[in-house]
Amino acid sequence: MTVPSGRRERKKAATRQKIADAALRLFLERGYDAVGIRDVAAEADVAVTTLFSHFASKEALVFEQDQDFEQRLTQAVTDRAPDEPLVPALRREIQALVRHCTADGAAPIWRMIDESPDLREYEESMRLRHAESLAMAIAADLDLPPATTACRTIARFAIDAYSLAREATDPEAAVNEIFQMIEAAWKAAHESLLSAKPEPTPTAKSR
Amino acid sequence: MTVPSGRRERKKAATRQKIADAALRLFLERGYDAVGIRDVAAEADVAVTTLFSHFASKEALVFEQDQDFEQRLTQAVTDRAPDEPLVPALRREIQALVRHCTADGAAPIWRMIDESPDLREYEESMRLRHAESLAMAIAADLDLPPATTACRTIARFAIDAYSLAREATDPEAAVNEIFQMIEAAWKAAHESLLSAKPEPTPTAKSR
DNA sequence: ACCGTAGCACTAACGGTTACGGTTTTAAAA
DNA sequence: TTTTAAAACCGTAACCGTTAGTGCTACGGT
Repeated sequence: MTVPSGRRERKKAATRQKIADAALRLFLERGYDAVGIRDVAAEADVAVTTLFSHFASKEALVFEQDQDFEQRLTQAVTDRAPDEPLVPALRREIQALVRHCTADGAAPIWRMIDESPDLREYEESMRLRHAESLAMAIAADLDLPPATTACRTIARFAIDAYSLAREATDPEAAVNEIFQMIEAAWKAAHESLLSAKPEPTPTAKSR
Repeated sequence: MTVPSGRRERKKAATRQKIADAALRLFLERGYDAVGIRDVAAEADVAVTTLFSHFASKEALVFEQDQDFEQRLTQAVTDRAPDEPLVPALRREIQALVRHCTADGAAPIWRMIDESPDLREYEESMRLRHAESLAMAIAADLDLPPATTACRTIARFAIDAYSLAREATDPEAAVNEIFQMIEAAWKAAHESLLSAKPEPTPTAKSR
């Protein structure tokens, strides 16, 4: 048990990286659809089964880099300044994430994604999973039951903001516009929450 | 050219229906994953290629029934009473759609869908397409350019309401709660639209 | 020095999907 | 009516992502 220190971990990580690199290189060179899993495996000099032991699917090869999307979102909620309200913190993070993926350096990858229906679909369903995590983080932050409708709704809306902004001609302005709407929605939700829950939760820790 | 009258259309529709029926029967009997395309084709007594000329994918076999989801949404916008505001009309339709799929009769199908990740993913990406159509319908109704951010946002939010409500313990209440939020968001969007577009569109037809 | 296991390889297969080439049915033109 | 062209359908074989099964090897703990 304990922690399998050293060489093994490094070798594994190296293999994984080798595969990801080979995949990205081939995808950008010949196009996502024109490259088969067997091609990637050959280029990385590993067996197909090895490839799938590191990545759950072909699409996952492409989104290997932004694994931390989910973590950044939840952290934006949990690690924010004690006096900062929820929605602006979310807005800042979404803004940063949008900027990050519309930056010039990442352009070819995102063009590739936009061109492949498979990849677009995969991304959307990935973001939906992220929304679930975000909803739980929000609920926890507010001492509400994890499946509270308002929390899940706001989380979905935030993800929508990301998706829509990425496609907008002026992504930055789009984030701002959509978040004005989210802000209003969140305010309206508070009224519902207060009227539905007149007595404050006894276990609530003030924040 | 002209209209291919009669028999051909009927036979084609019959074949399609025969396939859909066979598929649904087998899926409910043995479970979605346990039934292969080749099984469905055999049961419907057609070739596999014929099956795929009627349905784009295995998942599409399951969602054959609610093809009209998209049409009902856009019609809820375009066919509403001249004095009825947009969001309440949407709310009514979403409410009806949610009720429809949480009705007792349709329970086994939706249970099957909920149990298969494949089907859930397919449905979500289908709804996303619906959101695009809805956004265009809304934009057209308001004499705005088809890609207006606020319209696309409201359309996504409406789809979110549907998805979230379906999973909620009290779907009907969830729709109402979420639509209060959407109502507020829509109001906020109006302010942005007015400030960004001080001069009324010359070609606008009053409605 | 030895054992347990994590990482990897190889082959073969499975299941959804498509390409291909051919036959029958239907609608309409000649 | 006969002819023609398209549409629907068929059967086979293949493609491609993905997984199961089996074993080998190198590493880490003892």
